[in-house]
Amino acid sequence: MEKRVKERREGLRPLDGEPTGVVLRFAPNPNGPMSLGHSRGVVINSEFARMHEGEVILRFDDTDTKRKPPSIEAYDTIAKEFEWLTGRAPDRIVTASERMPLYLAHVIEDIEAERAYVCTCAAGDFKELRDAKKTCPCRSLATTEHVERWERMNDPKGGWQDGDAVVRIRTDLTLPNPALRDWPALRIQTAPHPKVGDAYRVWPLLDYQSAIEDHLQGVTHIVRGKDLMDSTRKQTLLYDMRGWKYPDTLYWGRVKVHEFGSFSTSAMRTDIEAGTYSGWDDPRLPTIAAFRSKGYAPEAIRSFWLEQGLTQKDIAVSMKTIESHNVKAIESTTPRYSFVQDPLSRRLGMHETWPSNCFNIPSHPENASMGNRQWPAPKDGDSILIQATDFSASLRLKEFANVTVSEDAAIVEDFDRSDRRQIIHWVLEHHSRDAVLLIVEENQIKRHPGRLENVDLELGKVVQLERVGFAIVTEIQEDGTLVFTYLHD
RNA sequence: GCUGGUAUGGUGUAGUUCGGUCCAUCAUGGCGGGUUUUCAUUCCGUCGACCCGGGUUCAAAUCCCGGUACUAGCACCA
Repeated sequence: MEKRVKERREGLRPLDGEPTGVVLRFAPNPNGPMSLGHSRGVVINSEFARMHEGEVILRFDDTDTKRKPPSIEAYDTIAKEFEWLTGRAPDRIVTASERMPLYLAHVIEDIEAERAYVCTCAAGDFKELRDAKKTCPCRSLATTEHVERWERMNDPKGGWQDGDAVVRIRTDLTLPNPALRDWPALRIQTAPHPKVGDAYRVWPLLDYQSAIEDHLQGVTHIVRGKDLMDSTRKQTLLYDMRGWKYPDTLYWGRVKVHEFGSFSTSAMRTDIEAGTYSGWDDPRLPTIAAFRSKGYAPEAIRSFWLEQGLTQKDIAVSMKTIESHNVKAIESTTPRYSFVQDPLSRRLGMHETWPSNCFNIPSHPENASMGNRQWPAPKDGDSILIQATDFSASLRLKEFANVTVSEDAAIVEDFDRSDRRQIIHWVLEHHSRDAVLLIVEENQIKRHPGRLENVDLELGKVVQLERVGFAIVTEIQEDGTLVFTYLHD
């Protein structure tokens, strides 16, 4: 047996056996838009599909109408966010609530084949029995009785309410892992569903719905969080009884971003509704909507997740890491502009005129194809603006001249760089406009007013403000003032 | 308590399947420096790790045994 040459692998480790025609799925609960955490599932699953010439399904697991009620806008939002992230639409979109008849048909098969039964024990009682590896009284009832119970569960006039009965999958009760013993598969849920109303009374739980759907869709590989390991084990028990082959399964660990605390979709919804945050795209929130509106490139989010790979370690990463991916993605094509915060005005004194009637500054020093910013040539008597914190007697105005600065004037000494004095960014007062930079500091949004060199920028444009960092145009006010939101260094 | 999972520098990650090419990869970060453009970006240099203890072996990050730490499930959530 020859040993493979060790070399650094780029990207994800290929799936075992390097299969082609794989089918993967990303299965979010549509109870809100995508979070950064969700995007990992999107990126990893689509990347495997791409690597192995397969398909990726976007599946909405919307079978909880009570604790995690689906949000009707989220279906569309998530589909669009999926496309934004990967650059292409999912190969298939499946919505669990629209496929209920299929699941319910499988339940009756499972009950008749004695793979499942209807249990009316109180949850606490059942747990005690289960922990003692004892069967509950319902389990030994005749199959015909279970079929009747099943019909009664589904009958609004049957007298059973939420919590009164549950369908369980029959397993070996001596299984060492208590979590797997006679696991619950469906429950009564009378809260209406935003898509199908009260068309169904009994809804499958994730483990059952997902198990059946993965089989129906021909899913070959499941990539999910390791918190779902027991889900795999439960579902495998059902697959074995049905003679199905369970997909190959891979796991990732939990990811925490230092800068964001723990956010749940429902907690974010509460805060947005309370006005703590302006919306799902509030720059302080770890949602894809926020990353997108802050100016992150989808390829940055992709390369970030690909770099994390598929380890089962629970990790805590810094936003700096995500930011560095974004810098790589946008740096070479982002134009630079001069933005002077807290400006001081000085009269320009020039003994010698600028040798041209216009003043060109490259839009990007390393990318000449981006062209130049054209300013009018600075003239004797013009007012220039410099940042208050830069004020010093001897300065160099970037791209322009060495100056001696006093309380009211800036006198040009010479144009060529001739010494090591500090270089500062500046603007011509008559060739600049008001602008405000919004920066999130300590979870508060702070305003930094200043003057931006004259340039037309449309909403959503990402720029690099010299000596400040990257920012995106988030608002253009009536009076022409540009509002930027700070992105990162 | 029961059942799993994971452990490589400050943070991530490659290498662990098949022990040697690993005095351990790449990135991020920190530090220092360069750039006719400089608190941003960019470039260069540098710092820094195999959880612990035994064992097997000529040779262990990699195999075995025993610890420890962290983490997940045991929901009529996904």
